[in-house]
Amino acid sequence: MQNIKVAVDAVVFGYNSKDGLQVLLIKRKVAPFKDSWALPGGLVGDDESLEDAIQRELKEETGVNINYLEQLYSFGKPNRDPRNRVISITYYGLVRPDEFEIKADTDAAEVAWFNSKKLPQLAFDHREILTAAHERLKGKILYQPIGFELLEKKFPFSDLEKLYMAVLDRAIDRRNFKKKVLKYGFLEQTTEKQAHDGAGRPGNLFSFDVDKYYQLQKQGINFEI
Amino acid sequence: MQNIKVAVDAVVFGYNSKDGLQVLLIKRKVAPFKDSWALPGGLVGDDESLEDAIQRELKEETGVNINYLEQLYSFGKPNRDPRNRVISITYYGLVRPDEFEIKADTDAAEVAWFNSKKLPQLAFDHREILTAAHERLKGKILYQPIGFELLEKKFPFSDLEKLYMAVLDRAIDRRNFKKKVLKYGFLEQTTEKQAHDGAGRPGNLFSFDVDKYYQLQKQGINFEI
DNA sequence: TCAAAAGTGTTTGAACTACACCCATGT
DNA sequence: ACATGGGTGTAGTTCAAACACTTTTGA
Repeated sequence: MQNIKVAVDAVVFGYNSKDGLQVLLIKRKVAPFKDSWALPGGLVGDDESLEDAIQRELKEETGVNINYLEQLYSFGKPNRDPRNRVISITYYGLVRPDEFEIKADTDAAEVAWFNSKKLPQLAFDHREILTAAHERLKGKILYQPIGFELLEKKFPFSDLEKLYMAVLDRAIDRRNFKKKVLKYGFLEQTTEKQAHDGAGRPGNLFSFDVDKYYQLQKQGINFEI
Repeated sequence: MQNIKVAVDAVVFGYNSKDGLQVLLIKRKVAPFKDSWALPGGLVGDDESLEDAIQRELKEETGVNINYLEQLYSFGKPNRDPRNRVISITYYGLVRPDEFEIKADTDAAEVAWFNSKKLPQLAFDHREILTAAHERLKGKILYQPIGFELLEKKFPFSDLEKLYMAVLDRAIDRRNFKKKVLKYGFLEQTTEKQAHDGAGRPGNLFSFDVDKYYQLQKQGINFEI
């Protein structure tokens, strides 16, 4: 009789122009790795789909409800959990941190956003999972417009640039980037201007038109940065 | 107490220029889906890694030993197996069909290669898995030189073209394709010529130089068709 | 008036596409 | 000699990369 448990864990990315790319972590309040930071997640219910399970765990442990969620990879080394055999099916998700309050709940002592470049020690093999998620995000953002899941509905163009620079961790030429993105035609320039956050000229706000994107996609355009 | 079983299944692709792109299937000799064709696979042992499990199952069920193997996706809908809850972690692999004999063994009544465009009805959600594997292969072959895992050590250039056409299911310009591939510099033209299989001018044989590929990759080249 | 961030256009080279004729071999 | 498949080059166009100055605002 097989004796393996099935868990789901998620790497939830958030972004804002002030704090850059962030990851949502919980502090464990039980052994093993008590008081370590870890990815939110938990065991899958017997009659629950994997997606339902991770959404439930995220809600329970962090208060987050996620719009973009994608399966990442399944980790199954026999000893990745010191107690017993657990395979973890991992997901990564994208959220706008300002849309809700995070709050610890049943299984977590604490919840917090960490800058993706200043992460603490993590429990289990969660660092490896996080690295894989970041790599996947880097790759995917180049050919699917998932970056918009991380931005407000209306955003100054510079936010999009900064997001791409934060995710890809490299400089991007402002003019070429803008040309490239705008040529796809799914960004709408609103009449509004950015509310200032200090000095500098306020930028025009843009919005991502999902319907237009699907429509253009049907006509055969291919988003690639 | 959680009651979920963990299985692994694999989509094994083979290729030769005569039969095109093929997939390895087994005929089930037990219910459910008795006598249906299915992907090779089975339950993971308690102390076995996922990769070990799928390699073992492939060996047991088909006699195949695989060089290129990559995790694909995990399927976990509650009712995908009519008996009880089974989640399947799926892999896809690439082999050269001529390198070994396939033979049915313990759990399989029969093993056979099927042309990827002429597949039979499949058990469970295996058709969905196969489609996902083919899509992944299509995508991956465009930016990683995994196609060579499907060819003999020495091959005429036309085999590579035909392979790409079979995988991508579209026509490719012969001259442009050759230019593109050769510019990377990891293909070596041998002094040998193709043994004829009927009429036509025999082509030069090429070989893929893995070491050179890694070396070039370190220097920063990026394979992309 | 100065500092900070947004806005914008051109030039140059590289890469991709389209395309057709000759060559070596077997029958 | 003919049928089959292998081998090859060029011209035109499109796309990517490099690059710097002006404008608007707050302090």
